[in-house]
Amino acid sequence: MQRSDGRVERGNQTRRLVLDRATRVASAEGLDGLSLGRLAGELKLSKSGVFTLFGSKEELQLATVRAAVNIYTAHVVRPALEEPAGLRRVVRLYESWLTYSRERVFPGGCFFSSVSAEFDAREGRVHDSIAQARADWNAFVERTLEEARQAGELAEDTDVAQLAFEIIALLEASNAESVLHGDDSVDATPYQRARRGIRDRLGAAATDPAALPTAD
Amino acid sequence: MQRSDGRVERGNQTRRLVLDRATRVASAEGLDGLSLGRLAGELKLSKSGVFTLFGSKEELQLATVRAAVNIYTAHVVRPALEEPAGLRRVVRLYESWLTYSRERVFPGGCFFSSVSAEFDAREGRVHDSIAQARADWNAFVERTLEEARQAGELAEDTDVAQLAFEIIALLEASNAESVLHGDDSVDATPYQRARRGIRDRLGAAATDPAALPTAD
DNA sequence: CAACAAACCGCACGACCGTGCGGTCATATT
DNA sequence: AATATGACCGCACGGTCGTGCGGTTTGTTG
Repeated sequence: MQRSDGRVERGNQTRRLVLDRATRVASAEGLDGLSLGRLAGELKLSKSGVFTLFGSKEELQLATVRAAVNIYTAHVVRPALEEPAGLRRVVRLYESWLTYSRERVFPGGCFFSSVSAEFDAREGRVHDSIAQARADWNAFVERTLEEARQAGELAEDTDVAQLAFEIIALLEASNAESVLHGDDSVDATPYQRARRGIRDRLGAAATDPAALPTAD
Repeated sequence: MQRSDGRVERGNQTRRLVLDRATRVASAEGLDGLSLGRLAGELKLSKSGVFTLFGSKEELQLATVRAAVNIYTAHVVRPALEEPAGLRRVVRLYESWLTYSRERVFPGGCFFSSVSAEFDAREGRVHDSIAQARADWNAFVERTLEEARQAGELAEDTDVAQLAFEIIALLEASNAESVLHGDDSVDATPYQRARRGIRDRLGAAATDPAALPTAD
């Protein structure tokens, strides 16, 4: 079993190329908006060539979700893990999320906000993989908050699950409003509203609100 | 110009029939998931008959959004207007919304949460009509809060726009989570989380938190 | 070197899509 | 009574979709 397999490597590279485009398209037009013919056309491949790489449209959608998870992790989760556990990490986490949405890592805004709404009322493997990704994200936010609580930086009686729910709600609302309306809003952008709401919440739960870290 | 026009009346009735089905389908599968052929088949009409009633697919989508606005108004806005302006109306408003989502007035959860995510990154008349509906809803929430503030039931320095943003964020988050996962969650449903978050927010802003009305 | 397999492509299939033409029938208008 | 109009239907069009067959190229393996 050699390390370098030219065929497999070439295939993987094409797969990456296709999936990179697929995540971008899906964030703006949905996973149903993906079509093999369109992807192939834009990337100057044949439709059947793309089909061969994934085997079915559903497999393409599942691979697209997995690819989006990786991008999400790189832009949101990993920066937070660079901070020490505790309030500093919490702040870095939501700030990374706001940056991820505002800078349009996916042109349609948060990938998971888009595809969750698209598949929430359906059944099947695609729905399940999206739901799993969201559950993982929710669990990560809760764990990050729980670490801050156990470090004594959040009040001991803080309802971590409730706090996570509210933080995620504010983040997603800012994304939704920013994408739906243009970038025009100059004074109080939805991102500032989300940040203010989250900091109010953290300030109320923190044992030492004055020590709440600021971004960067 | 006579009152009873058999043709027009018959047409309006069929239009209502189609739009009723269309709002339901679109809430679960999106406005793109609507197809003339499918609607016609389910309602035992001909595809071209449905087409005639609306003239184009885009007109059907626009009419579907208008129909959804009416249903939304009837289930969320009108109940709130039965209460006197002030905190009572605010409470009735978000409680009506929670009921509207939980009882699945639209089988796919809140119609506007679904189609906003679908059309947020697109352009055109459908996007614009959805954005307008959301702006109207946001303005109504703000006005309802502003009335409570001017009645002296919310602190004078309450940032009404910020509060509206946070309330809407919590409502939509509960809808999203409830639809994405089943109805299974027994203990702390997303709707309870949203209610608790909103009441905390209102309690912090109210001049007399102890007098915060309970639902019904 | 032979045998195999993965990465493609060209091409065609059946299904469904939105649209529109031509016609029928019931109802308004004059 | 004559005419115009709106609500339909049957049918067909051009297009796109996912899928799959058959074949070529190219790299891997025994």
